[in-house]
Amino acid sequence: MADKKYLVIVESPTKAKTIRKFLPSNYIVEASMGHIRDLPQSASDIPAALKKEEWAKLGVNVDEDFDPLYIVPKDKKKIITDLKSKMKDCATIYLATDEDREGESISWHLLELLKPKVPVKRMVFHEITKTAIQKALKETREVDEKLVRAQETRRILDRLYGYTLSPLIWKKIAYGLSAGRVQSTGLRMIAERERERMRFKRSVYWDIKAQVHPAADKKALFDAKLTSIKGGRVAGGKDFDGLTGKLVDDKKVVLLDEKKSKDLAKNIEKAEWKVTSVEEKTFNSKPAIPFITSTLQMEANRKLGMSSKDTMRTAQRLYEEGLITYMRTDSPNLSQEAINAARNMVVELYGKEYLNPEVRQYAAKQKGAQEAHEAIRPAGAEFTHPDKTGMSGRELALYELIWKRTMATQMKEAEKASMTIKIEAGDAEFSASGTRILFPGFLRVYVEGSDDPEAALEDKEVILPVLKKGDSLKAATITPDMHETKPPARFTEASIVQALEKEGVGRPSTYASIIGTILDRGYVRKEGSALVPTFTGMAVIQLLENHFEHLVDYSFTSEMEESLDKIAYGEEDWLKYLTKFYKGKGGLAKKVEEQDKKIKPEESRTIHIMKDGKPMDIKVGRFGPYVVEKGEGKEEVHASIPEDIAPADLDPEQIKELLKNQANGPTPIGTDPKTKEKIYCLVGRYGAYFQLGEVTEENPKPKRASLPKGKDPKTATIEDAIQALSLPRELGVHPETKKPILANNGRFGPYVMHDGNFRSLKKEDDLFTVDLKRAIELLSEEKGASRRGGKVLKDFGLVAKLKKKVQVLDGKYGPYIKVGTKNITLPEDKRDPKVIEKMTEAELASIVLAAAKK
DNA sequence: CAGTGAGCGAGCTTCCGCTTGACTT
Repeated sequence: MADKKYLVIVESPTKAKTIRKFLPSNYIVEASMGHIRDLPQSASDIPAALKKEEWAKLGVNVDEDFDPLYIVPKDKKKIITDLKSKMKDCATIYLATDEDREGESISWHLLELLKPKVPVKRMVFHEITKTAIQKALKETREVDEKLVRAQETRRILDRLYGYTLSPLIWKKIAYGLSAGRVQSTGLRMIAERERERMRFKRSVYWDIKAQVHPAADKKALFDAKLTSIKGGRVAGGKDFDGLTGKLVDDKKVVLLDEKKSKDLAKNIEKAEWKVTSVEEKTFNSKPAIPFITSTLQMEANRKLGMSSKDTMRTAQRLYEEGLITYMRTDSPNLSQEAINAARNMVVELYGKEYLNPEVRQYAAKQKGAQEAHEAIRPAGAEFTHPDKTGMSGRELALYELIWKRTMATQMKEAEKASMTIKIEAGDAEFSASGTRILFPGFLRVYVEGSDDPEAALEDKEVILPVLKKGDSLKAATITPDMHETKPPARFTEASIVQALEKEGVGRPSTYASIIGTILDRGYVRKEGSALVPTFTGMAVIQLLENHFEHLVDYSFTSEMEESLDKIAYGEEDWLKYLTKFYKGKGGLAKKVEEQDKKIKPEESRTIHIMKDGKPMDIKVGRFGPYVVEKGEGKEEVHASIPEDIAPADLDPEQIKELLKNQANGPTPIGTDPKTKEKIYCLVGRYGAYFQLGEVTEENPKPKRASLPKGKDPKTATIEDAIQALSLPRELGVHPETKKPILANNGRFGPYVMHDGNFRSLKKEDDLFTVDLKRAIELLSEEKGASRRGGKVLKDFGLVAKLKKKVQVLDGKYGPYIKVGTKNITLPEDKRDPKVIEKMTEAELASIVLAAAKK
């Protein structure tokens, strides 16, 4: 039976390629390219017959046990057809997707879509080696329906969460925004950090730095720091409370200011400096655990300055080249093959003394997590040395990082010695510390990076001279030193991924895109590598926190995961879980409905922040954030806040300045070369406009012009303004009437006008180049001829029952009824031209009345 | 928060998590 064929389906082409090597040639291995079916992505994916259903937009029939509507996306249709045709000659089908929730779901969807008539077996393996795969072929099982339901529950919950909250945000804050279980959690972390920075009170403290050396050896200089005075410890950054800016316990410590530290520095100049104690301790440090997606992104960011997206793209290349294992994983597990490869290479390159006597193994930290993947490491049973990869640039750098980290895991611990020397100088006590590396161990290849540059220095050696108690010292320099406490640092791409991962939010495949989403929505912007929330972001998270606190609780996802695990084990019912989440008194549907009534858009666009103990309100509007000042009896003054100001960096003085400038009139963007008058770019009720000169007694109506469509008021230049203000443009006179023809920019875009007649310019016309000939041509066209609509299909005249003139017209969206000035779309079954032809007045009236009821 | 002329009914936007390769610049 050697000619029998078998079909094996995995998710990725690379995995397919690898497996193929371990199977006989009558096994066809194909890839599904990830998920092959999903809820509809946009309204255009929803079949016309279902569009009318109330639940259609959700893609989940919430009234029929949350029945999901699954669609095969366009780019996956070909894959399914291919798989179907390949399946035909096969005796058995093996579904070999990952053994986790999503992988099991892919297998189930394949089963549902392919409907194979031959036996289908679910095959799973955790390591791509010949033995593992052949074992897996023999030990197959059925698709685990419970695990599939757990995935489906997760999918439906995320859809309901996102698709009910997002529309509420459109209504209350701004169109096109979004909320989601993952993105909103990320946004909340970033916003919370910003609030900590807002509340933070800076404190200043002083200490003294000295360079000292043994009395007999001028060259052996080392740094020492003041630690206490008359037995009282000198206050450092950690002694201050960030919220109050005050010392946590002022009885315990001595706070130095500028004067005190300078006085002290002078006093101890002539004092006798003497070693009072020398202490040495040895300690070992362990290598970092193997890379998983989140830690790889973090390290590549710290050490190579790569963004999460760059890292993933580069890793993908390395993966495709066969240099590393799969880059989307949450398991730090190393296979036996990897451990052997690393250990052999350590011995080969560094010698036996660098090899850790015991094998270091690593397990996933999450409970109940199936280990579908292993850590990110150099691929194969023999690692490729970085010099032999043929790679260069960022690819090489990233590979080297992965290689080193993996090598380090099997190397000996580093042995270090730390030395602390205490020094007495009059009333003051100084301290110096040093570190020596006794045996580098894994440090030969790898030092883990840090977000804190000061901490990174700890890995450096600081060698102190050999000293003993009672030795006499000399101070070469004594420098009073000012310090200030720092607010908690903003998140970076790397640290937010780490923080999300710690809460179990998001997956390796999505870490990079989470940041993309909140950047795209304009919730966060990047300032260098720091993620800074915008005022829009602050407004959105404020709304969610105030009205849907439970949903943006950091533990929401982990609680969900717990339930999903129970669903997968058969300990919890998925329908009950979703019903509780969405329906009933405390359910999401009801909650959104209630809050919709409660939330005032004006209020939700106002961000309340505290600055130096004083409340400050910032509003977000169509043209960005602004502040409002209500003067007594005077008009409200609005002032825009520059976009690059972070919420925590708002300075009340600066706000005052902005408001003052706004009250005194705006800043011109330039001067008109002809009239020498100043030109302004202002924002009015109908959008942004240019203004030539100021409003004065003599000139109450200065010349104004709208910005051309699509022009951003922030980037508008003086040239744009001069051109816009040059309008209307006279094209010439009409040959018949001798009246002028003008071109201008209006409410509905550019147009030409002659003798009270207006025509819009077409797409191909340009306001500043359109000529007389073209204008006459446009003006000669029937008004509204450019529109497809307006054609009368049937004229009923005055309909007695409705007391209005009624027509059936053919428009942009198909036939519709025009009742007086109101328009009604014809129902689905009445849109046929023949049906319209035969339509009676009574029939028409009933359609109109039915529509009026709605 | 200003001034400059029509009519157009309706649907659209949004979530999270799997995965490439085909597009363009």
